[in-house]
Amino acid sequence: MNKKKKITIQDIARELNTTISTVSRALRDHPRISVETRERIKKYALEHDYQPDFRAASLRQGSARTIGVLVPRIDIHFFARVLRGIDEVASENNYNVLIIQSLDSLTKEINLVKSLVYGKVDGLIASISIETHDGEHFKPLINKGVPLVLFDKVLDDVDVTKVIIDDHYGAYIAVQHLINQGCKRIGHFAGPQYLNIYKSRKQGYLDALKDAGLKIEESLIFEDMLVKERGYEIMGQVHKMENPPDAIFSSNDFAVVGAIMRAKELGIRVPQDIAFTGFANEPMDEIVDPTISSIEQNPVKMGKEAARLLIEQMEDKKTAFYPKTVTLKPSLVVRQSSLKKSIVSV
Amino acid sequence: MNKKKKITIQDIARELNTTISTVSRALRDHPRISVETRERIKKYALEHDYQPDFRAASLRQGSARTIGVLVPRIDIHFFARVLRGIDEVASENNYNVLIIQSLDSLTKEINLVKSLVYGKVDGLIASISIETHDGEHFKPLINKGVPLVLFDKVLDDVDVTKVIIDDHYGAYIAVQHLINQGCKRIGHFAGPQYLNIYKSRKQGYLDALKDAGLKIEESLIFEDMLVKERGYEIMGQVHKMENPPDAIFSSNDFAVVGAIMRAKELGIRVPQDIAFTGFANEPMDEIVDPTISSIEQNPVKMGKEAARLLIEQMEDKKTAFYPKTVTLKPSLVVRQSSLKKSIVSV
DNA sequence: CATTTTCAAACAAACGATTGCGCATCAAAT
DNA sequence: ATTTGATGCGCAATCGTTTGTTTGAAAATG
Repeated sequence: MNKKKKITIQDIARELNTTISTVSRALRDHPRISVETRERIKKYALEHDYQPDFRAASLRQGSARTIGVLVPRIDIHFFARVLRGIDEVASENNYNVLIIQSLDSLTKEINLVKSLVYGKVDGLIASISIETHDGEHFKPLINKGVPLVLFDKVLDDVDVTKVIIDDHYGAYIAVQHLINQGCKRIGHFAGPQYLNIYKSRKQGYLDALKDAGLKIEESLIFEDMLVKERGYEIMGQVHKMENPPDAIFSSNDFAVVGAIMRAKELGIRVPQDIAFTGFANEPMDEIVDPTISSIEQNPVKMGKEAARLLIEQMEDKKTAFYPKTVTLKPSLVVRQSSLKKSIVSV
Repeated sequence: MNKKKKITIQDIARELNTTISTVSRALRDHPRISVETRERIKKYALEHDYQPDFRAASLRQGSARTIGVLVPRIDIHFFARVLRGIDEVASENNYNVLIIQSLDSLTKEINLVKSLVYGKVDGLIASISIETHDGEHFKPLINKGVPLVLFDKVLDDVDVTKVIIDDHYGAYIAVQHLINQGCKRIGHFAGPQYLNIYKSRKQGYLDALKDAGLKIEESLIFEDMLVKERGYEIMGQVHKMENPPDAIFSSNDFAVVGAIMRAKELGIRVPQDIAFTGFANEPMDEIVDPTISSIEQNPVKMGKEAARLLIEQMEDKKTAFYPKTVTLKPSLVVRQSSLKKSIVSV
């Protein structure tokens, strides 16, 4: 047990026979403090490992240098990655990150957001819960001038900066890639269409086919829950078709895993007989056999972008602020499940 | 734009012709405030959605009701799950959670810990970086009376509460399970032995064999880096052995994925010809085919336990505190890769 | 009627830092 | 010799709460 007491700026002042203002200024390299006293004070502070009290400083300064992040769940891979990006930019800029989870409950989200007003955070980055359909509970925050950035799942009725992913584009390049691999009859595992992301992805699929002059066949579009088990079952149906697809673009990766599993059982070769491209680039994509081609959403980049935009807004209080929507382009990660050409050439 | 101004306790006092102390007490249901004034003040506060300034309150009270969590990386599944558990207990108890990542850099860890002293957090839950070999940088924190709980990767030279996993037990029950499935020649994929966790797991493996009266064969123990690629290669070697094992207990799941992949290529059936049990219960375990039996470390429980212990220590400042080490028992999750018996009986 | 007890509300001092302003001091310029 | 201008430092207010101590008036007591 060294010293249990916290050492404050006042202690230093007393010990060194000066005043707290001088100590404060010396520690912050104020020009009007002589070099000697500055050194003397800094030396003392270092030796007694003084650290300014965070609460006092932030109370006085009106800023806690803390950004709040609201996510549905912290242990969903996508959000964990986004958080990684946010944290990186935040700590580069000397901001703390306070994370809160809604657990996809609107009630919890409302309470959490309310508790954030006043001092806890200087700004908020949020991805709303699945139950959230309007942004009423964000209004007080916005009115009080707390900068807000929404990402991934966003709201139309709040006029703030947003960072989203171009789902349409992601689907488009996925399908384009399959076409480039020589596929002619490309099917689609579509998610529930009341969710915007799945709607956009389907549209991207359709547009890619159209632009390539390929015929759209409704029988090749399977709208379903995109889980492994369903992928498995649908593949069974596909196998019985008299004119089956030679490729599938799936709106997520889990359905692909199931489909590939069934394909293997049925002796259908992937990608030779049927190629697959998924969406989301889940970690398992490079674990399974064959590895799965997918669309990388760059969650880390998303987090970084959101954090950058928020910090920009927080620090630039002078110039008028106009919310903007940043749309990130996802990218294609080619793996074995769609790589027909190189297999042919080998 | 409603009201941009933050409303404080003073504003309320002014408007209601009373004093700030009365307002403060009224809002906190102090008995010495008459029911009428209390109601009057509460009503006003509610209507103007007053929220106490977090910084001012915590400065005055000496507590920020915030617990810090230090992890190597937030986007590692295990840590994300632990964080989930911590957050759950923390928010039940009205604590905020401030997350910091060391990114497995000791330098970063030291700086982060230093920045936490004084006011930012009232307590810290930490899992050290891979570069950390002593707890010198935690000493100032401890000396200043900031409660600390270490989890998962812990240090011997700091005398604080620790939450760890019983690796030996996990390995033991995994091997026991293989024995129960009728396996007689059980091999082991051992990780690098300079890491405690892998050493304990190997010992658990050895003890389980010994206790079951099974012979230990050095040739069945493969000490290697536990990645998918190495698992794949080792399986190749195993296949060439004249007396190959009928089961493998692996110290992680990735090596199992590789091994199973190779086994399938070689026409070795899993689990009929060779059974597998991994360790860590990675999400992919139920994705791959066959699904992989593994040891669940219960990270969420670990987080909850750590948070509970920390809060207990933070709030119970009166009674003398003695650090304790809590060892969590992992559990076995049986899946296809090790389930010989039921396959036989089907 | 004088004195004590109660109760509700006001006063004021913290918490620990930041910061505008003012007061010295001393050298240089007028 | 006086003004000017740096320079170095101290005073005191301030951020928004919480909380120990007083005050003042009404109620209870003798």
